Amino acid sequence: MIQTVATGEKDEAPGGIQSLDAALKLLKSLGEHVGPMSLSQIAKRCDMPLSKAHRYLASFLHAGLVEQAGRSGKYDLGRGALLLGLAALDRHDFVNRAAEALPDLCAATGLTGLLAVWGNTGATVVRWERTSSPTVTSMGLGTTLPLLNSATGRAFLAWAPAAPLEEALEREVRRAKKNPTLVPDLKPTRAGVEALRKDIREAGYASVDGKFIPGLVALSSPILDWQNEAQAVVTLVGTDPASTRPASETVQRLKAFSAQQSLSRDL
Amino acid sequence: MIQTVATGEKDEAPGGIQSLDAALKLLKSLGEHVGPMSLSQIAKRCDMPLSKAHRYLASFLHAGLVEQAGRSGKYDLGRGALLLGLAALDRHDFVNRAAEALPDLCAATGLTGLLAVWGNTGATVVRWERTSSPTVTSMGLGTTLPLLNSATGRAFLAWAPAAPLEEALEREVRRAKKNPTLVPDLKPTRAGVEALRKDIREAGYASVDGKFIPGLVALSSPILDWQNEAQAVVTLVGTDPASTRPASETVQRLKAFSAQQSLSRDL
DNA sequence: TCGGAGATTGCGTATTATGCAATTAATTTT
DNA sequence: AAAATTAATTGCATAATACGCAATCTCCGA
Repeated sequence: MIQTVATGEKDEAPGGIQSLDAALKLLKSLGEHVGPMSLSQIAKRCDMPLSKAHRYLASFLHAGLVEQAGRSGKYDLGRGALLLGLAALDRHDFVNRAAEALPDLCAATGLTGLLAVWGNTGATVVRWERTSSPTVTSMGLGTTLPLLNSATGRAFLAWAPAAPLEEALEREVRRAKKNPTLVPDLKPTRAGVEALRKDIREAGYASVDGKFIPGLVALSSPILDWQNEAQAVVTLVGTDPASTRPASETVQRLKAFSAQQSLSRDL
Repeated sequence: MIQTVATGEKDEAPGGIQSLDAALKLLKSLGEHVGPMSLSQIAKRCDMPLSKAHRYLASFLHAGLVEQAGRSGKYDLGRGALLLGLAALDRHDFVNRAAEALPDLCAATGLTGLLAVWGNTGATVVRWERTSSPTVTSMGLGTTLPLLNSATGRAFLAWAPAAPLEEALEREVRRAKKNPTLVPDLKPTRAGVEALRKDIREAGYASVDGKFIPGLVALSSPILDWQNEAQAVVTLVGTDPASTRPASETVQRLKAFSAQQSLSRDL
């Protein structure tokens, strides 16, 4: 056959380049998988011969998008991918707009603030504005937060499109079933999750007290796009449980911030 | 000609795929350029025919790595690129990376090296790489170092975000006022600290001679993250005061290490 | 309504990716 | 420690695929 214009089988790029599509599938696999992968893993996962995968990886390697650990080591995303992501971060203006306003919010509330987007692996911290008070260590750009027992994750649960969350949700619900003390205020069932979603949406913000890190409280509110789906989530971290009350000034400020940053009018 | 194995002209990926190399050049262009680009811009910049560039973009578009604004609009990095970058970030543990490279630095300089992060209590040693020479110290993992009279502490002072340091800084300034001989090269005032900060940043590294432990000298340089804030600090410890000279080979190696480990903006 | 600049697409051809299989490197077993 | 097994890398002939030209289409401004 000569130049398949449109194989009806799978979703193909119209007018795209087949080899590049294959290559990107490979790259995406690396991104979705946690941790490095061996050549055989990659090849199997993308359903291509080893030699093919190997050659693609050689090109990615050369471009710095992929690195391989040591001699004959596993393959993983490289610094180039990171830089590319940072460049992309610069363009997405919802991130920048929110990040610019974040210091004011932190100053006004006296709390540490962070901004997260939904990445392949989960809620991912993208900006982090510190104040002197509670230095939450070991958190930085790229830290991922759990879906069910962090305020940030819960905000995504309530406002993000369901599909991308499915995998993580299933994983965490299963974990919650085994160890119910992790998420005390949730029945680890489909219905329980749905109830939680509803509660959060009605409140307009998500919060946890000591669930994620004992002694810390957190409040989260979404930044919505034109479809009322969460593009990002803003979170304030503090130590005072009183600040999670719906009427507290902190909550009011957070909700105002979230509304102002969102594209849609209604919250 | 059949299958150019190695065109002597430019740097090509050995065993890679030519079309993918071209595609990645295109992607890199998008990453380096600030703001969206038109098809013609991209094609010119990458020195390829418009149709070629267009087809590549179609594939990138389909994969979500690139988005185009509106109808027939400019092209720019998309959400996929962001997710990829965040995934890369997830694995890019700076501390571990630096720790891996630390032995080489120590071997090259013949000095003892350490890696510290800013913990709740202060600058905390997390890695400790000894060489044969002078292991006179009784320091180990978990040791916290003073802010003002250790090279490590000073590097944090110069490059870490100010807020988390406040407490420790105030404590140490008070102590220095009582006992000025501890920190002979500092006026124990706000202004004095600020001057020190500035000096260190300009030099690109911090150093102390006998201030902390008599007879030992130390050099420190930060590992910066995307916000140009210190995520960690590398320190070399030795006995030769000459090695603290700005032009010394030791300083050069340290600065090179620090630059290499830091996350720089340029692609 | 027309004209022009830029973006998109058809098509034949030649370059290039492909997959098999051989080779080399690393790892485990006897 | 040597052999056997598994995984990674590379040559090569072939056929599929990307290339570039040029025609077409779309969007804006006159």
